[in-house]
Amino acid sequence: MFPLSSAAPSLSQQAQAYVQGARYLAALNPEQRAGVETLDGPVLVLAGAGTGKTRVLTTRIAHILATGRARAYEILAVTFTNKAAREMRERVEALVGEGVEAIQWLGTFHAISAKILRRHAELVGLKPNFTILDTDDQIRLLKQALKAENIDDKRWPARALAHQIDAWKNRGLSPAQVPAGEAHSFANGKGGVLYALYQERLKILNAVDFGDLLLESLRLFRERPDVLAEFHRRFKYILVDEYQDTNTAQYLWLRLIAQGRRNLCCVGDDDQSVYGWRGAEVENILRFEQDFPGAKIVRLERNYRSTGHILAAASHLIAHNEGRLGKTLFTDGALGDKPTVTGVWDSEEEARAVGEEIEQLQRRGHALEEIAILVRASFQMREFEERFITLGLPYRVIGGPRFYERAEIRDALAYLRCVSSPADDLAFERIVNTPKRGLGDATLQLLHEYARRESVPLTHAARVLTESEEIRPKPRATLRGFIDDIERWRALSETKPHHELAETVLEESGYTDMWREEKTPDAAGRLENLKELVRAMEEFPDLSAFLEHVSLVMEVDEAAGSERVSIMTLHGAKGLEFETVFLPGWEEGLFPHQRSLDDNGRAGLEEERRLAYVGLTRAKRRAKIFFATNRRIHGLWQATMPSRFIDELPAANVEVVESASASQYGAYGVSRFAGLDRYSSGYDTPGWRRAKEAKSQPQGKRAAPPIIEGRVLSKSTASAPFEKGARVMHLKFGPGTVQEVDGDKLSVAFDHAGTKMVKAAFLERG
DNA sequence: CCTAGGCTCCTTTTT
DNA sequence: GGAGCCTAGG
Repeated sequence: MFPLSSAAPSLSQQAQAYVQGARYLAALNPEQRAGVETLDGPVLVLAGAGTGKTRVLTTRIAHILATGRARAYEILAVTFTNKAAREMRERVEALVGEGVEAIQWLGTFHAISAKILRRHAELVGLKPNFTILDTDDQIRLLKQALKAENIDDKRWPARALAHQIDAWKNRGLSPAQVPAGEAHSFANGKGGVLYALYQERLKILNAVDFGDLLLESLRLFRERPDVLAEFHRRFKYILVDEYQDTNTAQYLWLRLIAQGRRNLCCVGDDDQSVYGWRGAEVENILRFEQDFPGAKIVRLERNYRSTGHILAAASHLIAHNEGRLGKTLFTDGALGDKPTVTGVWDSEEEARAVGEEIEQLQRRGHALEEIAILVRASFQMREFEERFITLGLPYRVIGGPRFYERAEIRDALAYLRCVSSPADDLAFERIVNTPKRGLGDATLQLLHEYARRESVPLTHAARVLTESEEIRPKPRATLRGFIDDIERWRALSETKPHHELAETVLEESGYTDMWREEKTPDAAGRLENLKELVRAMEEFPDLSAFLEHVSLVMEVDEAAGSERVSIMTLHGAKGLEFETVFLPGWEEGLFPHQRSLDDNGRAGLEEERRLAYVGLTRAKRRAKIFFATNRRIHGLWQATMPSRFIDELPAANVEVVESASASQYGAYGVSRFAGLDRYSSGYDTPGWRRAKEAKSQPQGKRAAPPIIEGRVLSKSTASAPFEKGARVMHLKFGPGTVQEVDGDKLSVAFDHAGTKMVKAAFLERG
């Protein structure tokens, strides 16, 4: 991070730091230094956006180590994401030098809880090798529970129950602790029963879900003071990142574990709390002083990231929230460019305008790596992607489906789980008929009945039933073959290295063949992913170490480095920074999102506003806000109004600009800053009239024909025949050359979008 | 047992 | 508009 201003610590302070032999302190400003050096007792570091919070955390750890206050294994450092944990570890190592003993207890809440539970599993009724289930397994298990209770899963979907149970777990509530009223809220009073049933089932499977990692270790702390005391003795210093994101369970967990020596340092920013919808309680950070009497509060308000106007705009916006701890960010740096606000006709023009501005920046020598488009909801991404493909502009979508969430990877893992633990019913169910073996519901039903009756795992039931006459001969033989395979693989796992075993299993089970035979375009990619999985396994000593990694560290390394524009959600952008940030879709209903307002009222609105604040403060030098007056929502074109957040920006620090593409194509851009307050009164603008016309059209149809590169693609010109080699233009894919002609279908090699089959009606000579 | 077609939902996302 | 999920029919 480059300070925009001259270094804040005074010369004498810097010199002092060197005298003490603590070189790392010299780089800090006085507030950061207080955050590092206030080691005794509870400390809350309120770190505004871009004020160097990670630096404080990492330097604090280095300082504790350097002063000999604690050894590396006596420090507990908790983060929310694996990414944050990794970054913290790397930066601490850079400060103290590698080779120093690793900080064992640095990790996510979940990873650390898992580590604690593996050590004391028996005390909470688990075996140390318990399985950690992900959302997918969780849902399937709940579906079974619903079925067992004869509940219509149409009316009461398993997904909704999963959310409810998660919400209870986030609040630290076991089935017995759920308030009666809430327990009855699901499925006409069955909610509590289902929760209890689900927990029972987990115990039988020797499994926990993510919420349980926290909840069970919390229970352990509560029920076993001796165990808790052991952790009190061990952890001399505790650090927590992103404290504003803690949920109640995490808060209770922390409070218990920090009770010992009370050397707790929490770092966070109440203005960046954007995870309320998954259980985060801003109140935790607001209440810190009451929770930890005698706590010192350190405020980091000197911003090293953004230029003045951006900071002013963000600060003014967030000031509309009530119930803040209150910080005033400032910078000694230049005022820089004002954030811009641009109105466009619709989302298509928005993508076009953003694309054009990016090309302009590119021409002026700006790095694409330093440009990001931050959207509220992921459906907004597609339009930008399409536009960028047309332009041949390299981009990267961040936060797509994660590697370990892909079906082929989960299937492969299910095979391995089956081999490594015979009792893993969920894994068995997942792959028993993948690839298709002719073992359908009917057979599985028989296995389930037997397994339930005898309280044995499904594989065991399968073994027994293949010896009886209960299953018809054909599936019986298949089933026997299959469990023989599993047992053979299990025997093999004694001798074969685990990654070779994985290869064998995937080959012999016919799983890789299944994809090889599949003709869909993504089959090749899936096979690639499977290879990548086997490669990744080599880095782990054994199968169980790998499976632990997979269940807790579900992510892929982003292929960073290459020159690309980033497209991501505002949530995903938290903690990142870019020279230029595009903020499209600032419209009522989308941002703030209607659902947020409907479900959570004022609190929802404030969280949305914090999200806007997060978005603006990602920008180092340029923030560009857009709103469209028409957007397709659920397939219907709707007229939209600019976001109230636009009107909450300080006019003095914001500039209204016309859309780059509007001037070219005669489209339409407007805002109250343009002088006419068109939106709060009257609705009589060309755009509004067109919006009304568009609305009265049959659904989904635009009034105007599609425009590309300033030309109208009309049917008459488009249907003229094309010959091989002709240069053509396509609405979505841009320019290309005709390769093959087959009636009205053409194979076209597009300059930027590869070769595709397209209809002649969508092409124009180019 | 498998597949096609109909129905429903649609914010954000980590572990 | 479209993905995913379930049901009905082959």
